[in-house]
Amino acid sequence: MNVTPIRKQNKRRENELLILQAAEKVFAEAGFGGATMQLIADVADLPKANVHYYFSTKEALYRQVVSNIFDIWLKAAESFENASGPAEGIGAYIDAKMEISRTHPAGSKVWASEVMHGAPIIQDYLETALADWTSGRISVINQWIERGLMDPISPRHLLYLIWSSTQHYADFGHQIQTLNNGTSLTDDDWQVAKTAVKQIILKGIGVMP
Amino acid sequence: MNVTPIRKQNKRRENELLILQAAEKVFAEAGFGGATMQLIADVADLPKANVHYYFSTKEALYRQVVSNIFDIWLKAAESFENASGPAEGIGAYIDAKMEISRTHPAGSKVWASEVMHGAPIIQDYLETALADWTSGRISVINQWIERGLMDPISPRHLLYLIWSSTQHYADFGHQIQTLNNGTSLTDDDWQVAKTAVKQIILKGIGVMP
DNA sequence: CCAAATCTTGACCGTATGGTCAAGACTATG
DNA sequence: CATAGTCTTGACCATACGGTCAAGATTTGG
Repeated sequence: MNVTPIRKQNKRRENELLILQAAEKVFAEAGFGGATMQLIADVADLPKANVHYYFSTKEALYRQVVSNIFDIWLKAAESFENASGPAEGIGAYIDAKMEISRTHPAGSKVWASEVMHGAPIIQDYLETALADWTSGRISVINQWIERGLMDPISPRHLLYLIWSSTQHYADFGHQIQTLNNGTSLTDDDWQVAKTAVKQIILKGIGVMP
Repeated sequence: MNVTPIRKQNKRRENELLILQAAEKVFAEAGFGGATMQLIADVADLPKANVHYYFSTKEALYRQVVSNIFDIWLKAAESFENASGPAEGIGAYIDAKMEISRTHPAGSKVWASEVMHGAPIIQDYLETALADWTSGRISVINQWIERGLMDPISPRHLLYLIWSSTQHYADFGHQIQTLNNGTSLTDDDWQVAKTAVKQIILKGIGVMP
């Protein structure tokens, strides 16, 4: 008599997704140490024991959350690819990262929290996937510099500045909102933010008049 | 027979300082939820009960730590004052903030963690001291823009970009170190970082050729 | 319709945590 | 050196946490 009968095969996937979404939210708000399995279960509207059925330990659940976030970021980083030059590539990358900060702030916070506390769980991600991606991008930027398409800026520190300035809008969203008279940023506010960040960085590296 | 007899009057101050330093370190590494009074006591090399003698609750201790950090930042922000123009004022401010990230990374992490989790403890700081300071600085920047000393950038978002890019070297120091072959930044590395950040931002707002 | 597999859940357990307390040690001062 | 004030500390407590478990409900496939 169920209106929307749930296939058993989908059940696992659906419940895992439900739990992961709740966990991301709770981990972002309370940090790993401050988050409780009970609260995650409450947010997911499931008994705690049921959460443990799908994710054996708190750490396993947390690791899955962080892993998902990292995948999203790697996908966004593709904007860097196939770019003809820095104005296009870096501009698109900033746009993509700003969009993630807007639509996925909880994930950004979880990542920031994890790294800030020494990346005890996902150190291997930093050393492999992130390190590889970074050195690849540094090569691309160095080629742009050699071709005279932008100023000779340290690519490494340029990347850090892009990461920090875009993720700031997610990680420090609460502070930004407080300084915005306690109200969320509007569409226009986000547009202004995006424009300001892009203008400063692009002009700062010499690809905008 | 004590070689360095401790005056009773100084005892309180010294022990409080000892505990505050230990607490800042532990809160930075583990977050508020992950930190334990026992670990703070161990780092301070005192019995846990003794820590509770000086700071009645974990939250009181935490609040004091965050308060101290905020004072340091406000002091650094004075570099903004008495500046004749944006090149000098913003340049000095970036220098000061980079120096804090280098010498006081734990404090920066505690602040970031607190804000990221919605500033449950120090919301009043955001609404009063920080909001006041920010609106004051926005006025100064707007005057610079009106006088044609820099490009017409949204002052608010310029401040966010300065905060994020400088604090990133403290908050994400572990990630930066991992991407630096696992070794700490050298004096030269810090010089390069400072130069890169300043060049991009100053040129980006039109105060550098 | 049956049996195997999967999912659900309340009750439970050991541990670790923030915080308390009272007895004692130390220090300043008259 | 006596006494009041301050500091130190091991032992202790209630609570909350991550995780377990076994009994039952539900679904799947033959």
